[in-house]
Order: sequence, then C-alpha cells, then structure tokens
Amino acid sequence: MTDRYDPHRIESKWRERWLQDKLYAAKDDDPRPKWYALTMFPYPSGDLHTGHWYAMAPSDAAARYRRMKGYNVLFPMGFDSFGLPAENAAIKRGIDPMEWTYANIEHMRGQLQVMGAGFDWDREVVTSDPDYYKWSQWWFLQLYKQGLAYRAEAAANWCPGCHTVLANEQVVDGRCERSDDIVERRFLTQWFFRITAYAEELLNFDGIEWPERIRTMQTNWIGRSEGAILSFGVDVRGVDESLSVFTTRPDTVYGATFMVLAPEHALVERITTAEQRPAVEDYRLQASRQTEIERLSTEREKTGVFTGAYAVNPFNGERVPIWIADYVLVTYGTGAIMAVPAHDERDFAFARKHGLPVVPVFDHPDVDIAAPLEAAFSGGRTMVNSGPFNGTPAAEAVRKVIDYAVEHGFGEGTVNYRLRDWLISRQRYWGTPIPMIHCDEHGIVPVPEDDLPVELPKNVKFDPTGQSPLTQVEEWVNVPCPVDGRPARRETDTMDTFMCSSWYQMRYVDPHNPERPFSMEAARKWLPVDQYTGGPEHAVMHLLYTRFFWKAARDMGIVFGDEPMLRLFNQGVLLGPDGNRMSKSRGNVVAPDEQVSRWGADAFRCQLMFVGPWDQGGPYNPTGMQGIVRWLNRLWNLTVEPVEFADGVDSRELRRATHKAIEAATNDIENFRFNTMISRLMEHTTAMHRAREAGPVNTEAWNEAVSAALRLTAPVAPYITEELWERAGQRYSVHLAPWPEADPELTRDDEIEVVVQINGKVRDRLTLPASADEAAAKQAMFASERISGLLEGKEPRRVIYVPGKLLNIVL
RNA sequence: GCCGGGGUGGCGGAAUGGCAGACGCAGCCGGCUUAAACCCGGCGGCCGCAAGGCAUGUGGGUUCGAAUCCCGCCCCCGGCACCA
Repeated sequence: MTDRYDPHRIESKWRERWLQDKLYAAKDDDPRPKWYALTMFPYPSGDLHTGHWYAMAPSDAAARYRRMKGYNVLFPMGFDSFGLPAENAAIKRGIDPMEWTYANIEHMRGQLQVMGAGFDWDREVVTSDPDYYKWSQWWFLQLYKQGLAYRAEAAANWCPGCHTVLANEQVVDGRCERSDDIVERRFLTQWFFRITAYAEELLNFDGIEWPERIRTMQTNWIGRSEGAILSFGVDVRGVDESLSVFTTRPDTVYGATFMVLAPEHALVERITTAEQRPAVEDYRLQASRQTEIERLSTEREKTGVFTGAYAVNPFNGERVPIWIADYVLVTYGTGAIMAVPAHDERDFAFARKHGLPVVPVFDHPDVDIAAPLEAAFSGGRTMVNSGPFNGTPAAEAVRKVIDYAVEHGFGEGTVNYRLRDWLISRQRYWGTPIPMIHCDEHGIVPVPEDDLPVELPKNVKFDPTGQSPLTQVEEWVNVPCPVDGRPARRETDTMDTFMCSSWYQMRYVDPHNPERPFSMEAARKWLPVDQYTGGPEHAVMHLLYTRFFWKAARDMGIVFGDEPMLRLFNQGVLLGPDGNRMSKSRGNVVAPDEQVSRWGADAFRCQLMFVGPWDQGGPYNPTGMQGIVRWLNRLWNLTVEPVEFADGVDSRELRRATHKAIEAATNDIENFRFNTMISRLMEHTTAMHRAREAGPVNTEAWNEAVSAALRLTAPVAPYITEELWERAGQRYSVHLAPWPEADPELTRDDEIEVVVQINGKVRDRLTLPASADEAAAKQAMFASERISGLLEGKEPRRVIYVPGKLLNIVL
C-alpha cells in the first residue's frame, strides 16, 4: 500500500479505536511509577477555541511522552461547568442553563477528542453534576466545621452587570474581571473562606517547581509586611477607646504630626466635632460614591478633611489632629495610620497640601534636617527629635521602639497581609448551592451530610433582580430546620465557581466514588499532581485558591503533603496572525475546526507547537502550516514507500542521525521545548530521505530510523504515527511503545571541524579526525597555509584551545 | 512608580560565553512536467569588484572571545499599584 497521507481517514479511524480500547485509561493497580499530568479543564462555553488547543495539545504531548517513558500516566479531562454564561443565556434567550451547558459539553467533548489528546474519559468530571457538587458541598461543611467558612457583613464588590458580589481577586482595575462593569461597594452579609489563616504558609513555595512569575504574583498578592500596631489615645469626651494604627515604621512615631482614618472608619462617626461634621459628612458621602476607577483617576491628589478631634501620641503625650482621607484604605491594616510626613511620600504630599507640620526624626548625610524639607526621605542614620531614643542607630530603632511599646502596653510588633478572606457567596442560580439553613431559633444550621446534595431546583425564573433567582423558588427555599423541624429557609447563595475548581484534581483520582469525595487509597496512589499546565491568567485566583484548599484538606487529614501541584508550566498567549490578541472584533480568530478540516489534527497540533517557545506565546502563523504538512507527508512517504535495501552498506551515518535525533528530541520534550523538538524531527526525516536517495540502505539501520522517527513523533502527532506504526508492521500501539534510547557511542562524529580564529575572528576551518587532541589540532593549524600567511611570521602570544571546537590565536 | 518577560534576516524563531541566523515560512534560481500544482536540488543579513569590513534595540564595560555576563539608557508585552 503506497497511498497518500489522508489525515481525515486515519484520524477518525484511530480516534474510534482508542476510545473503544480505552487506550489511555489509567489503572489504579498498575505497579509502574505513577505520573499525574493535568491540564486546566475548560469552561463549556460551547466551542473549543485555538487557545484551548494551544494549552492542551502540548500538555498531551508531554503526557504521552511520560507514558512512553514507562510511567503509569493519569491524564484526565472534565468541565468547569458552573458559571455565569449559562445563566446569561437563560436570561437572554430563555434557554435552561442546564440544557445549554450539557449541550455545550457534548459538543466540546467531541472537539477534544478530535484533537487526539490521550485523555482518560472514564474519569471525566463535570462540576455541575450533582455527583460532583455533592462533594463541593461536603467540602464546604468540612471547612465550616474547621472554622474556615464563616459568614460576615463586609463591604463587598458588587458587579451591577453580573448582579452578584465578587471576590477581591475578581476585581481588576476596579472592574469586574468577567463583564468589565465598574464594581460598586455594598455592605452585605456573605460567606467567606478563611484563606488568610494560611497567608504565611502560602508564601512558602519550597518543594514545588513553579515559574518565578507566578510565585512573585502570589507573593505580591498576599502582600506580607512586618511592622507594629500602635495604640494612640483619643482626646474626645465620651470616647473611651484607643485608635490603633498599623505601621511598618514604628521607629518614626515621634514624627507623627497627624492621624488619618479611612473615610469609612468606624470611629469617624463618634469623634467628629459638631463644627466639622458637615464637611466630614460631605467628604464621606463623596468617597462612598466614588468608584475605584475614580479614585485612581484623581492622579493621587491628596484630598481629606479634618475631623476636629485629636489623638494623643502615647510616646510623648503630644496631641495631633485626626483627619480623614481616601488615600487610607479601610480594608488594609487597621484602616487608620499615623502620618509621618518627613519620612513618607504620601503623608508628605498630604501635609504640604493641608499645611500640616513636618518633623524629621532621623538624620541623613545628604539632608539638612534643620531646614524645611523638600521631600520625604527614608534611609536615615540615627534617631533625632525622638526623646529618649535620640541617637539610636537606624538598624536598632524599630526593635527598640517596639520593645518600649510592648513594655508600656501601647503596642506590639505584628505582621500584616494584603490578602483578604475569599468571598465565595454569589447571588446566582447556576452554581453549587451553599448547604446551609437559616432557622429563627437555631440560627445558621448546616445541612446534615446525609442530606447532600442540596440539588438545584428546576424551572426557575431568571429576572435580574439583584437577588438570587433561588430566593423566588418558595418550595425549594422553605425547609424544616434540621434541629427540630420547625419552618426554616435555605441559604440561597451559591458558591463561587473557583470553589469547584479548587479540588477537581482530587476527584479525578476516584471520580465515581459515591461514599466519599475520593478514597484514601486513590489519593495515596495518585496525588499530588506531578505536572500541571495551564494559562497564567489564573496566577492569583485558581492557583492560590487550590493551594489554600489543599492545605486545609491536609490539616483535616484528608490529603498528604503540603502542595497540590508539584510542577507548574504556564504557556504564553497565542496571538492572531496579526500579532494581536485573537478577538472577533479584530477578525483575527483562527478557528480550530477549520484548520483541522483543512490540514488534519496532527498538522494543527504540530503547527501550534512549532510557532515558538510554548511559555512565550506569540503570533500564530497560518502560512507556516505548509512546512508541517510537507514534513508529515515526507514521514509518511519514507515509511510506506519501497526502499532499496542492501546488506553490508555502511550504516554509521544514518544511525548517527537517528541517535542524535533521539538525544536532542528527548532533551527538548523533557523541557517543554516543542518548537526545537519538531525541528530536530524534521532534520531526522531529511537525513532519512537523503540516505534513501543516495542508494541502497542498510536494512537494520533503516528500520531503526523508521521506528525511532515514529516513536519520537508520536507525542506530537499521535494519529499519523499510529497509522504508520501499524503499516511498518509494529505491534499496536505506538503510544504504548517504549521511548527510544540514544546510544552515545553512535552519536559521536568521525570527524570534527575546528574553527581557527585570530584575535577572535574566524580565519580558517580544519577538518580533523574525531580523535585529534590539542597537539594535533595545533599542528594542523600551523600547517595551514592560510593561517601562516596571515601570521606573517608573528609569534602568537597565546593560543586558546576549546576541545573539538575552536582554536583562537592571540597576537 | 514597582515586579516579571522580551527586543536577533522580509516573517516565526535557533544559538545561554566559542562558526550568529538551526528548523520552518515567504522569495528567487534550477530540475521534473505538454503546462501548472506537488515533489526534488540550490541561493538568500548589510557594504564592497575583491581582500575584507560592519551586523543580535542603544551606549559603555568584563573577556583571547559577548546575542549570551555586568552597568546605564530606549522601546514592546504581562502583572501590581495611595498597602501605611
């Protein structure tokens, strides 16, 4: 059979065969070492786009490589299927969210199979299945028992477009991460997960190989800073509490010339004088109306209003005015600061604008502290204007001031984090119902575990009221109290979908377990994930939440080890052919289905991997597809066309090409360098082609070359290699065949080319036997007419020899 | 402003201290073909007749030797940003 390469015929054939044979099913009782490869599961938006292919096809290649290397590979796939688009489809077009979602899943599952990815479909997880979200609810109850899930009133981020609150992580530049609406602040009672309990541990990335980019982003998001809480007195009649401030510079406390509270600070109401009240009220109202965007657009102009009240510095008894200003955030620290204009830029700007005093409390070699300051400065030498602390060197200042504060009972050293608890309540229908019941008598009562899942009701009205559609389903909301059966009401909020994706990797290990989220044996067998791949857009949401979730589960004794994913690789962003982000409005979208129907899935996979380094992303090059198609055709022809064999033909050159390809390709795929890997595979097919055209080939060397080429190409182009493997008379399946090993003896060259430089410029090239040593190379160099001509009898000062590569004559 | 990534032919990119431009696209020349496509072979940084010189954003430095290491600057992409 010498017919031509027809991707469509062979791709559908093998796709069906693999599914039928469950070729990629991971077996729990396989004794070989396990490898858990995971790529982020998609939201079932309805269509698999090129971004999905770009994320998943290389992940698949890496998983296939591990399988061929002899690992028992778990490579599962599922759908993150709760979320707003389904509900928006319901509102806009009157379609049931469930029908919409499951139709999309059906379609996308087929598209994923077209890709030829070796997913274990027996383990598919769909987060909107009651079988799955039963366990999301179970996890919620466990977190509740541990005190890690709690309900609190707080200023929440309200997205007017999505009609729901958002976690801080989902607010980007004051806008909703999903809908881009400007986020409002609302005071609401909501459910939170206490991720801050793990703030310190989440800063530690020991034992995991994650990109620095992601570690830095998480570290910045958590935002640890060391400092102190200091208590100032409040000099207002009838107010008998102190004013706590967080500061990273307690050593500047003698320079605190005023205090600033966030406009929303609880104390403002009680300390404001009658005279100042109108101005304060006005400012607070203004601030509350301002969106985050407007706050940013004020160009850091330091606005604020005096409350009329004074605080007392506990260190020196000095009275300082208390202001309110929106540059102090109620959500950070204590929502109040001691302002030290001499040593803080923002305080300096505020003091200058409002005519407040500036008192330096450190001296500095470059600053005349007797004169009015031009700007705030840090990095002082010793303390000044600081009573008993005068003369204290900067290095000891913080510690001494904190010790003093502790001794006198008005402060202590502390660590503050920017990270806020994770707000998980959503006022939406299409999510996991929070399994709680509100009873007038017993308060908030968990749904008993035996009653899980709390299933979503059907036939719900979708009017965007700002209230969850669930509130209107009376027969669902009204339930007996689990304690005594009296009438009570269900919690109508559903969970943030990031909750569903925080533990999905655990469910894959035992996806059909009706008794538990997964068995201990399965967890011990498969967890944690060895290699996780996905987009960097999840750096501070999914990837932080899932680490928190894992650590909480570990502390409950449910999983073992400190981290859920040992290695993480983030692919870059694939751009349109014009170098811009793919978008419908730009008209630069590359549709995978179209590419597949033109070139086949193998070619599309390879082209995506060939365009550049995977972690860097970059523009998709549609014309470059030609090169991939030519290469696959050549591989096809080399395997199926008749070859003229002869015994006794020198096999060294062909074998060298084969073993060099094995060595290079292995090294590349090991490091996710698919672009250079494919280059090496192309070189190998070219070498095979030349060998065949040059005359009869050595039978064994040829067979070795074909076998290696097919196995090395199998991870990136699974269909064509399977077909050719069969046509080459090999045993099904190439994807279970062992990865070829390079023999270092065979990769060695017979001859080497040594470059001769004079003062670093190439002047000649010497071809020498591979065995040539330094002495031999130098001898050949001096024997070169070209070189001796250029030297004109001059004596080299030095000759540098790089073994097997280069000689550099220094004159 | 801070943090991270990046800047190399017409294009995507390769080379992480040792021959800059692997591999591929596009282009050009040639072969095959009645012809075209496919396929095959070859040529492709700039200046120069040549010898040679100049070339990896830019200016310095280290080195026998720098795309690669160090310092300054410019530009692009991503993230964070009044965090006390």
